[in-house]
Parts: sequence; C-alpha cells; structure tokens
Amino acid sequence: MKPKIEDVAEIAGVSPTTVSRVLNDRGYISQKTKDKVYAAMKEINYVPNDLARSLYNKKSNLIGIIVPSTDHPFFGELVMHLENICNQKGYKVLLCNSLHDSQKEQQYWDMLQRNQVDGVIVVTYNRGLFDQAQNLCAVAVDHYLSDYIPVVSSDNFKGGKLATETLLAAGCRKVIHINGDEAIETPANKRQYAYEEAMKEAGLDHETYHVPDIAFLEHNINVIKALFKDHPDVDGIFASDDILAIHTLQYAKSLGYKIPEDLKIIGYDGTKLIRSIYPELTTIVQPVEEIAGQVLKILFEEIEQGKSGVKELAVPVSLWKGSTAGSN
Amino acid sequence: MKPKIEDVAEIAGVSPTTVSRVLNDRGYISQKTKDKVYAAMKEINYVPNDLARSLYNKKSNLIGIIVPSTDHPFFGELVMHLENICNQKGYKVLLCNSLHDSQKEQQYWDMLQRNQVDGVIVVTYNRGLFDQAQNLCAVAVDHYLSDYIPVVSSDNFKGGKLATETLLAAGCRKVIHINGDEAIETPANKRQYAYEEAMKEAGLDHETYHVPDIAFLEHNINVIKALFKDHPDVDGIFASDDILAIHTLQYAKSLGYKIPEDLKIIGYDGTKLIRSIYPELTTIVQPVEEIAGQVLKILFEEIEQGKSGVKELAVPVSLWKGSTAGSN
DNA sequence: CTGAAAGCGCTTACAG
DNA sequence: CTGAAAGCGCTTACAG
Repeated sequence: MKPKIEDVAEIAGVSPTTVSRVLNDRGYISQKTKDKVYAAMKEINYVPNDLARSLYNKKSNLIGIIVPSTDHPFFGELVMHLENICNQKGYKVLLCNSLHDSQKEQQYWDMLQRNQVDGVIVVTYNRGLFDQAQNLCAVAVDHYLSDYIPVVSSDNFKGGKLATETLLAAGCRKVIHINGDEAIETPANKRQYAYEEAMKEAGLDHETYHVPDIAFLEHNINVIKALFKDHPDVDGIFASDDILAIHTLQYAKSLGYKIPEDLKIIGYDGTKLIRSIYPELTTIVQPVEEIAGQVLKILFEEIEQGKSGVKELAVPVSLWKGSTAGSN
Repeated sequence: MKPKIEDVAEIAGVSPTTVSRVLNDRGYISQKTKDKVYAAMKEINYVPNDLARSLYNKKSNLIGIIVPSTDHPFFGELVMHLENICNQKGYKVLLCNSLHDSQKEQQYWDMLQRNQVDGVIVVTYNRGLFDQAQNLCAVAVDHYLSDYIPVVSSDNFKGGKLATETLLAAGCRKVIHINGDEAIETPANKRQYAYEEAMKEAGLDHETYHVPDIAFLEHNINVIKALFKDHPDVDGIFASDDILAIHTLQYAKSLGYKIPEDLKIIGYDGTKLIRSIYPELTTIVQPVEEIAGQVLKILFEEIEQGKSGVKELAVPVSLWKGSTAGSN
C-alpha cells in the first residue's frame, strides 16, 4: 500500500500533525524534527495525497479547459499556453475536447463541477448551458456564454477591418468574407461587421458565407465551392480561419485562379505553426500567448479575490505579411 | 456553501447512507425513497464531490498525459483522441506539456502521483526518470522509458523502409535522412535503421542528420542549411517529421531546387491537419487514432487487471501519395 | 515546539 | 429496505 502520513510519523517517531506541519512548512518545528521527518519520507518514498488535501482545503487547484479539439492549430497552441501558465501558478489542467457536441459540453461541465475545479476556461459554444452556473469561476475565449462570464478575444473588429482594408489596398473590388456559424452570436462575428463596414466605406457590396463548425476541416469545402460557383469574379477573400483560407486557396488554384494576381486571400489566427509552414499566407495574427495570459489573469483574480471587474477584453492583433494578398 | 450528501438526506428525510446508495444505485432501495432523494437533490442542486469519492475508493479515474507540446499537430491530434477515448471510458485527463524540459517532466510526474492518477501516458524523453516508478501504471508512445513501461509506436521500421523505397523507386540515388536527437534511443530510431538498410540493399551510401528536440520548429533550419551546404547534389530527403519535411521543402525551393524534379521529399506523421492543408506532401501516415486506442487498451488493462503482457507494439503505417516524391 | 481530536464529503461493511 | 459508525488521507484550531 502507498505510505501515508501516519507511516512517516511512526518511522520519524513524531505525530502525524508534525509531519503535516513539516510538509506544509507551517508553524515552528525544530530542525532536528524536520530532518527526522524528511529522512522518514525518503525512506518509505512518501508521496502526499493531493486528493485528501484538496478535500480538506476545499481548493483543488484544478482548472478545467473545454475546447472544440486540440487538433486544430489554434486550440492546440492556446491549450499549450494555458496549461503552461497554470502549471507555473501551481494549477493543474483537466482537458476536455467537446468536438462541437453540445451534449458532451454539458457532460464535461458537470464532470468539472464534480471534480471541484477552481475555475473553467471555455472555448466552445452553447450559450445558456452555463446560466445555471453563476457560482463557478469561468472565463470564455471568443464566446458569449452568459452575462456572468467574462470573454477574452483577439480584437476581432480591428482584425476584420485590417484584413478587409489590406485586400482593398491591394486593389480588390469584390471581396467576399467567410465566417463561422451565423446562428451563434460570438465576438468573432465582429470580424464580419468590420468587413461589412470597411466595404461600405469603400462604396462596395459585401457578402458573407458561413461554415458550420468552422474548426471541422470537412465542412469547409462545400461552402467554398458554393462561393466560387456563385461568384467566379471574386477578387478577394477574407477567411475567418487560416485552415479555411488555405482550403480556399487550394480550391481556387485548382480552378485556375492565380494567387495573388487573380485573387487575393487573407486568413485569421496566424498560429505559430501556420506561419512556420505556410508563411506565404497573409493573415491576421491572434497573439495566442497573450490571450492565454489575459484569460488566466482574469480567472485567477476571480478565484483568489472574487469576481474581477472585466466583462469583455480585446487583445490587439497584427498583420502577417505573406504573399497571398499581394505584396503591400 | 455547496450542498453535500447530508443536506440531501435531511431534505429527503433519510440517512446519508441511503442517499449514497441512491447515488450509486447500490443495494435495494424502494422507488418511493429514490424519488424523494432525487427530488431533494434537484431542489438544492446537489453535485457529488468526486474528490471525496476518489479518496475513499482509492481510484481517481484520472489519467495523466505528458506530451512535449499540444501545438505540434501530431501531439495535438494524439491528445484529442486519447482524451476522447478516456472520456468515453469514464476517465478524466490531466494534461502536461513538458516543452522538452526534463526538469518539468520530473515535476509533472511527481504532480501526477500526488494526484493519485490511475495511469500515465508518456510521450516524452527522459529514460531513467521513470525507473523508480514501477508501481504506477504507464504506457509510452514512441519512447523507451523503462523496462516496465510498454511502448506503442507506429511501425517505424516499415515506415522508414516504405519512405526510403518510395524515394528510390522514384529514381533517387542520393537520399539523405533527417531524424531527431540521436542521443536518445527511441523507437523512432528504427526509421533511420530501416533507411540505412534500404540504402545498403540498393548499394547506396547513407547519411543521417539529426535535429535536437525535433518538435521545436526553431531547431530545424540550421540542420537543413548544413545538409544542403554539405550535399548540394542530394536528390531525395526522408524527413522524420512533416513539419521538418515542409521546412526542408521551403528551403530547397528558396535555393532553386524544383520539387519533385530535382529533389524528392517525403515526411513522416501524416496528421489529418497536414494532409488537409498540405496534401502535396508525400508522407508516411501514422494512424493516430489507432495508436491512441492501443495505448489506452493496454493502459486500462494494466489498471483494471494488473500488468498487461505487452512490451512493445507497432501499429501499421501507410503511404500518403502527395507529389513531393514524384508520382508513383 | 508538539500532539490528540475533529472534520473535509463521501462509501461500505455491519446490524437490524 | 434502511441507519449508525468507521474510515479514505489529510489539515487545522485548540491545548499544552
């Protein structure tokens, strides 16, 4: 059986209370006692049981993260940074891949509550699901979940503006936008509003196509096909996700479009991975590490000092100058 | 305060024992009692505390996963599948990104033990670190950690053979291999052995370059530069990772090589993401979902029935026919 | 500086 | 079919 505090105490010839004190460096203990206790712990290879600790302390130091799926570069990178920061702060991460299944999201949410997580980071849909849970500390990324849950996003409006203006400055006149599911109101919709505003300001028409479950690779192609069928004369496309932008680019090439001569394309996300293997893709870069940092700053404030004042936070974006939107 | 079993019991007018029985559907309870208990649970919004349960049961249903970083497509996809299967089986995942830091790996390993995980999946280096821990259930992916820890991999030897033979069949005579850190003995080294064997069988010389910490994007370029400086006449490259293959391809193009005419390139991993956004890259496909399934099959066997007999398992690979290795 | 006792929220023999 | 008691491994007032 695993050794417990009592076993250490027996070997060291002290009480369990004293062992616990040594373990937590709490109160005054003579150096001699400390040494005895450490020696005993080493002798029987003692490992403290965090479950018991958490139970007593009513603090698990557990953070739940719900993302659609870590196989998408943006979420993979975001999760890495979130977990990394949690680890530095002494928190542990329970990972949940919802796979866009709202039933799974509900189950995960319940599971996290049963496991007494101190906080949850939600990067997923399902507004309403979370209204019940005003008591739990939570922060969302790019999704409105309830009025009580702060939202951190890249500056979607500026990003959308920057993307559209980059295409217009490169000479595009017929710019079409592809975004995610329009049924859900998310901060990412601001990319669309910004695109529409920029087009109007230029005195041009706008039109947006929508991909359901944008993080699912398979759903892109049908929307892309429809776009080119409806608008063979398109000369600029702003895709709200780099994978989508790359799929669009591939399909356009297969139809014979020259990029960027006939058609200019700009994406969104600009993860380290995509910039590294697809540097030619012009895109709006979300500062993933900074987003992770802001999310956790807010979450830890909630956890440690009660509700933070933040409702919604937009982190600045930047332009990655590839070659798919011309060379400006 | 959060309601506990005692609160439910009081409202339902029964004992905590009975509430626990209803919760666990254990023993005989009258339907009437069940109804009362369920009603009480709903009334006060009771959520069971899994920490307390786990403490008593000496089973946490927690699985620790240690990967280099989820921002690499292979690990992002692997983690997604691992977590997904765990979830189906009623297990929860504690995620650890070691970031190739052996000190962090050690800390994570300790943390997972303190949290009473039922098992650990290790996709990381540091042989020796784990020798102490013969008691903990663990399975490794593509790494030898200790004689007691089973290893699941793609069939690295066949993969290496297939890659090399594909290049040779396409007419390459001077094929160079790029692999990971040679200081560490991993199953992935078999890709190199297979490459060497295939070259010998063809009566050709072989040479392998090594990238330290292969999953770190930044480390690739220096090795690639050295390779082209040493061997401008290279006509085939087998890179042991798709990202590395793409970087090689980019650099070769920048030097003026035509792919696949002057130089043929083949990668390894073939994640869903890379096949989707870089379908032209010829590569050896690791069946990530199947690897995840085998890993967990072995791990759950260890957990539920003591040690499984498996020591090492190789999962079949396949060839993704892009265009970077010719059109065979 | 150190220890005995109670309790974190749950479950499970043991009685009845 | 149901309950009182003990215990999972830890920690923290409260005494001394």
